This record gives sequence, C-alpha cells and structure tokens, in this order.
Amino acid sequence: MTVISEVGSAPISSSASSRSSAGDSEASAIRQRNEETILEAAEAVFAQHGYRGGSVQAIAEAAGLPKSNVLYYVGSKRRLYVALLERMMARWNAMLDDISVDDDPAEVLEAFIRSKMALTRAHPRGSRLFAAEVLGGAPFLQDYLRGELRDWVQARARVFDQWAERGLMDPVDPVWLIFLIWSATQHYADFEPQVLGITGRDALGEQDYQEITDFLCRLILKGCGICR
Amino acid sequence: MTVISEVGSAPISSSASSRSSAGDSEASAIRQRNEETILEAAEAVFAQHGYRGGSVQAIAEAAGLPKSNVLYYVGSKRRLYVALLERMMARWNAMLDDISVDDDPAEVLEAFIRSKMALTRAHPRGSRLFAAEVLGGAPFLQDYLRGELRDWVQARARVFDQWAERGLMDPVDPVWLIFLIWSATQHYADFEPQVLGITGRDALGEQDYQEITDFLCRLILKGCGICR
DNA sequence: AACGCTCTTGACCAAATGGTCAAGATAATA
DNA sequence: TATTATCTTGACCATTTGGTCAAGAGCGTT
Repeated sequence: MTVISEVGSAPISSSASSRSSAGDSEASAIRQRNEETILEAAEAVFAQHGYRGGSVQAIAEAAGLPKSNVLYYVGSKRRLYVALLERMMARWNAMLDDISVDDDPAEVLEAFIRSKMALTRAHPRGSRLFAAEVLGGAPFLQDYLRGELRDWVQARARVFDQWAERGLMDPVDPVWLIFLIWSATQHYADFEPQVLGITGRDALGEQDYQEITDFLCRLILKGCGICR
Repeated sequence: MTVISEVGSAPISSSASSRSSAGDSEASAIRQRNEETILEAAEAVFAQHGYRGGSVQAIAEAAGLPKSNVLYYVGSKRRLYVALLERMMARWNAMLDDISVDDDPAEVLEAFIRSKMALTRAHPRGSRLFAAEVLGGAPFLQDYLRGELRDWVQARARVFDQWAERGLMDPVDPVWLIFLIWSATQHYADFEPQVLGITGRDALGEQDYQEITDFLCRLILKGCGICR
C-alpha cells in the first residue's frame, strides 16, 4: 500500500532499504528514538519551507544531531520527505470512516467537521506539510489525490446526493461542500500566523477551537438545510 | 505606505534603490517590459517553491533571461520577493471597500464572497505566493497582518455584530465568518492540484467558478441566517 | 560622429547544498 | 572477554546557491 509516488520517477517503497527501517516493527530502541526525533524536526522544517526550501542541515540542527547522522538514518532528503507524507496520509486515512445512506446526515456531517478539525489541531505541522506539498503542485501526492482520495470523495458524494433526493438536505454539490469543510478547518493550521495576527492572540486555546468548531458545524449544517 | 517589513530586519522601502525603479512611473520601455517578465516568472517560482525554495536561476530560466540580467533589474532575491508581496497586497487592498451598518447584509456578504473569489481566480499564483508566505510563518507580512489587516477585520466585525443585534443575521462570531470566506475561496487557488485531482478535470472553467461561487454564497448566507 | 546612459552577459566568488566515506565509538551477542 | 553489528561523526566532494564585476553592446541625444 504505497501511497506516495512521484511524477516523473519510480515510486519509493517505504520498506526494503539497505539500512533504513522506516516502518519495520523491530528496530533498535536507539534507532526508533532517533528516527522519531528526526521525523519531528523534519516535519517542522518542511512545513515551514517546503521540500526544496528545507535543508538537511536545518533538520539536523532542529533534531540536535550532526547532518551525517540524520542521513545515516533516513538515507536521503527525499526519502525523509516521503516518509513524512506517508505518515500524514496515514493519519488522514485513519480519520476517514465509511458512511451509509441510512445514517443521519446531521450526525455524519458534524462528525466529519469535528474529526477534520481535530486532525488539524492535533497535527498542525503535518497539515502545513501537506499544504506545502499541494501548493507546490503535489509532485509526490498526485496519484493519491487522483486515486484513493478521489474515490473516497465520490463515494461520499453519492450518499450526499441521495440524502438530497430524500429531502434530508438541500441539493448542494457534495464535492464543493467537502472542499468547504476541508478548507475551513485546514485554515487554522495553514494560516495560523494570519489567524493569530488578526485576533491579536499568540495562540489558540481549547475553548477557541471549541468555539470555532461549533460555529462551523452550526453554519454549515444550517447552510445546507440540515436540521438537528 | 510600505506594507512589507521583516521580523528581525529593517524594512525594505520599495523606492530609493541605486538602480531599481520598482514603481517609478518613468522607466525605460525595455526596463518596464523586462521587469514585468521577471515579476511574472518569479511569482510562479516562489508560489510553487516558497521563498527559500525558489532560486534566482529558476526564475531567470522561466523569464528567459540570464541570471545576471535578472539581478541587474531586481537587485536581489529578497527585493524581488518583497516586490511581489507588495503587488499582491495592493491587489488585496484594492478589493477591500468599506461597509456601513445601514448596508444590506445580504448584498455586502455576497459582494464580499464574490470579490474574494474573483481575486483568487484572477491571480491564482499571487494567492499561492501569499499562502506560501503565511505558511512559512509570514516573516515578511507580520506587521501587515497585525496592523492594517487586523483593523480592517475588526471594523468589519463591528458592523456584523450590529447586524446581529438588529436581528438581520444570526449572532455568529464575525471573525470566524470572515476566515471561513477567505479559506473557502483561497482553497481553489492554493489546493488546485487537489481540486483537479478529485474532480478529475485538468482545469476549472468559468462555469465551475460560477457554480462554486453561487454555492458558497447560498450556503454561507443561509448558514448565518441572512435571507435575500 | 561622439558622447553618455541603459542594458547584457559570461566569468567569477564564498557559502551552502545533498550526499559519501572511512574510521572510531558504542552496544549486543557469543 | 572476544566478536560482530549498530551507531557516530568529521572530512570531504561535486553542484548549486545568491551575488559581484567588468567589459562590451545597444541606443538616444547633441
């Protein structure tokens, strides 16, 4: 199940490396610890500067390790980046549960908004990494977007359409609705400096996220004619 | 009216350069032409790779000029980047017209959504440039976000609140509402690869944007209890 | 034609880039 | 304790980075 591939190049398998483990369940404790540190540091750097703009040196410094040591563990900058994308897409996939026509639209949509918001909140740097990747033309995520994710959206869209037919919600285009939810939630990670600058705060707290999530649920459900 | 400044560094004035003109109305025709070419090329490159990730060499190639020639015109990578941000913020500011409590909420909000969408559509690379800048921590736009833009939002927020008091709309937090509109529209530039991948198209056309804009207007107005 | 200005561009620079390698340190196993 | 596998790291490499410079080409004015 390799999620990531690249446009003009062969796919990169997450296993089967000469030295790297990258997912192997059995790895020395020290390797596990260092890989974890490196992944966290790299996520921060790539999220801020993108793939091209992020340097191995910067990652190494953030991780508190010599550059050679970082490369010893991850093999290459590219592989590190891909591993991060895989990790983020795994989190994303873990959030996407199935729905059926017989489910309650209000419940489903609200759960959808809340879980997407929770994901954004739990992994803001991962969200930004994803944003940077897509912003740069999604060179590594093309196949995922056009395949797995597309199928997921279309399955969801069919259910929404059926709900509309049954008069359970307004006949809105489900795809635009899904994009609306994605963008509105994603915003609080990707545009955090803007949000903080305008609200004058230096961080958003638990109650802010509660308030925002409630606001989004209320407005969107009402906006597409779903009463709860 | 210098919009741009940088966190740990002195502000960069857009005028008063040794050779660059950057806004001077009188500039040789050839200079004007080349600067235009360079700006367009640079916008594409920076939008895709961010400030750090975008190289002068790549910009030069995109512009079809030798690197030295690019630097002759723009002085430095940093100055080029700042000029692009200034240009985009000028476009943004040109869109932000004033509103009053006596205006019609439906009209104002719909015009707001439509003009923001039009801006995104007219300048997708500029939108992406802005997104990349904010994603990277907004090092050059901090002051703008915390100053001018914050004031603009808060002025708008007061009017929204008054509308709510008069029962013209639901009592929603105006700031979250504004963020919702910004994010939902911005999405179609910043996440274009995702949008195209999922819809299976290779470009969005006039009617797509019409449809999306109508959808957003309908849902958001209804969602915050504004009837038209 | 001669002057001065703008423009063009290859050569060049120090610094940073991603990545390799070998030699030594440490840990795990016998 | 001896041996093997993992880990650590500075030295090093070719390439790319942003930027300078000087020498010349083009061009408008007198």
